[in-house]
Amino acid sequence: MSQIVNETIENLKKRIIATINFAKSEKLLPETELPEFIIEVPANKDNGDFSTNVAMISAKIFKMAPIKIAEIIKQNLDLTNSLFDRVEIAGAGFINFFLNDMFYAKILNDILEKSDNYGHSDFGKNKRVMVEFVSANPTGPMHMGNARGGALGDCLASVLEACGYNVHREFYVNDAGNQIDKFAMSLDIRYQQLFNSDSNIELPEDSYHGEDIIDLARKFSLVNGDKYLNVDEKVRRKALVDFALPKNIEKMKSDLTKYRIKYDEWFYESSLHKSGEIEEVIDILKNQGLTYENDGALWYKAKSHSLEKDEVIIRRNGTYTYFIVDVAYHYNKFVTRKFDLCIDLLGADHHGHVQRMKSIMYDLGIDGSRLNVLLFQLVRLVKNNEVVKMSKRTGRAIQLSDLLDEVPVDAARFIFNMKEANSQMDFDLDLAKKQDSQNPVYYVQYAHARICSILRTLKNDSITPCKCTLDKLLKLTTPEEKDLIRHLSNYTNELTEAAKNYDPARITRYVVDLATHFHKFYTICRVKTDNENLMMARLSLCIAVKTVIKNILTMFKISVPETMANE
RNA sequence: GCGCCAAUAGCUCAGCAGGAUAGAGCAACUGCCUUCUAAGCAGUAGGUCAGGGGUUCGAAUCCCUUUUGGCGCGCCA
Repeated sequence: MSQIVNETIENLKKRIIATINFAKSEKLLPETELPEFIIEVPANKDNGDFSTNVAMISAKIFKMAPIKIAEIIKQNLDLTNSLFDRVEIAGAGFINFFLNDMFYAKILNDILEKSDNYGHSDFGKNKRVMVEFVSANPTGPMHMGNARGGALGDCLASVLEACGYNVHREFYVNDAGNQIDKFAMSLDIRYQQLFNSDSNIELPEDSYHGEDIIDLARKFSLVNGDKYLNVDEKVRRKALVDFALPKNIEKMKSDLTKYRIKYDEWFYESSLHKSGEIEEVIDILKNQGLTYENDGALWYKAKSHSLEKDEVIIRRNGTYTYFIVDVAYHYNKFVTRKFDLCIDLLGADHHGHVQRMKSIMYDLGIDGSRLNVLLFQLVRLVKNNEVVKMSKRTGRAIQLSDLLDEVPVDAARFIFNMKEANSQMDFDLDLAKKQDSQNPVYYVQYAHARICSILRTLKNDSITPCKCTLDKLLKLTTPEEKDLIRHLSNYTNELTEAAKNYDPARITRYVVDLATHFHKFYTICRVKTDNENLMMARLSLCIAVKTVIKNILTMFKISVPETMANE
C-alpha cells in the first residue's frame, strides 16, 4: 500500500487502541484483552474511507452491545492532527472514518513526485526469481493455450519486476526425448511418402499428423532430394530433425517476438543430458534408497510422500522419462543456477505433475515451497458458436501465429491477461476479430489519449502544467476527483497483491477501473477553466492518471497512444 | 472409481485471509456533443451467488454433501 495510506491506517489503529485503553482506565470498558481487529476500506464509500470492526469483534469479550462500544470509542477518540475529520457509527456496530481533503492532496503530491516509479516497491527484496512460461514443444506450432500462458507469464514477470524482484524469463526447449523421436518418425514417414505416393506407409496413431510435418518434409526434400531414402533409418531421422527442429524453434521465436515476449534465456533440454545433471539427480535419489528396480525399469518411490503411485524414471529401454528430466531441470534451476524462487506456468492438464515435483524437490534438499506452479485453465476456442477442438496431433488447432494475424497484439495481450489464470476461458474468435470499440483495451487507451488531448489543447493556449503546492491541490473536492485520487492511492497495494498472488490480471482490471474513474471525472470536471488554481490542480490530477496508465500499459507491453482516431 | 479446478445478471467476468444494499463490461431500452476526442457519461431493466445442510452476531466468501462442467490418474509430455 502506498506509504501514506499505510501510515494513515497505522496511525488510526494506534489511536483506536489508545482510546480503548483510556476507556478502560475510566472504567467505561472492562479490563479484558482486546482481540485482533481490522481496519478496511468499505466497499461502499458512503460507509467512509476506512472502517473498523473493533466494536463487533470485542462485543463478546466486553460483554457489551457493539453499538455501545462503538459509542464509547467515538466519544473518546482524539483525531487532532490526523488526516480524518469525521467518524460515524453504522450498521451492526461498524465505526466509519472519513478522510479530510489534505489526505487527497498528499496522495496526489506523492504520485506526482514518484512519477514513473509510483507503485513500485521493494517487496521482492531483489530475490532472484525465474518465471518459466510457454515452453511449447518444438515439434509443432504454438496454439491458443500458449497465447494465454505467454501473456500471463510475461505480465507476471513484469509485475514481479515492479515489486522489486530480480526476474529471469525462461523458455524451456524440449529438444530431446520421446517427443523428438516421435517428431523424427513422423517426418521420416512424410518424407518417404513424398517419393512413394502409392505406398502403404501409414502414420501411426500416436505420431504427429499436422500439415506442418508434411511441409517440413517437403522443404527437406527440396534441399536433399531423395538421397536420404536409402540410408540407415537413424541417420535419416537425425538429418530430418537437425533440419526441422531449428526451423520450428526459429518460428516460435519470431511468433513470440511478434507477441512482444522476449526471454532472457532459451534453455535446452539437451543440455541437461550433456551436463550429467540427470545422472546426478538419480544418484542423489539412489543414495537415499528412494529408487528401486522393477520390470527392468528404475522407479522413484513417490509413495514415500504418500502420493498415489511410484514413478518410472528410467524406462526398460534405458531412456529417461519426462519426469526425471524435468526434475533435473528444476535441480538445475535451484541448485546449479541458484534461483531463490521459480514459477512455472503450466496448463491445467499438468496439475498431476505439481505435487510429485514438489515432493521430489524435498528429497533433493530443496524447499518445495520455493517452487510455485501457476496453473492456467486451457482456452477453448469458439468459432461460429462452436467449440473448436485444439489438438496439435490432428493439426486442426488455431495457431498463435494465426491469432496474431487476426487480432491486434495489444488486444490479445490485454484479453488474455484480464482473467484470473484459474478460470476457464472461451475465446470467441469472431468477436476477437471484430476488435472494435467494445474492446476494453481501447477504453483504457482512450483515457490516456484524452489526457494527452487536454494537454495539447492547453499547450496551444500557452498553458503549461506547473507543480502545485498542497494548498492548490486542496482545490480538488468533487466526488469524482476524490474517487479518482482514492483509486490512484490503491495502486501500490494492487501491485503488491498481484505479485503475492501471482495474479497479473488483477492489474489489468485495476487499470480498466482507473479509466472508468477518469472518464467520469472528465465528464463532470472540466479541466480548462478560468479558475487558474483549479485548472492547475486538475491538470496535476490528469498527469497523475496519465502516469499510472502509461506505467501499467508499458509494463504489459501494450501501446500507449497519445491520440485515437475519431470516427 | 479416485484426485485437481470450477459453478455469481441473457453472455463474459469481478468480488472470496467472513462484514453493511452482491458489482462491472457486453447485449436491450432511455437520455446527454455550439464547451478539453461521444472509442465517453448518466439512467432503466436484469440475481434463490447451482441445490441442500453446517459453523456465528453476520456466509457469495469457511466446512460437509448432492448435482453439473473442465482436466488429470501412461515405461506420453
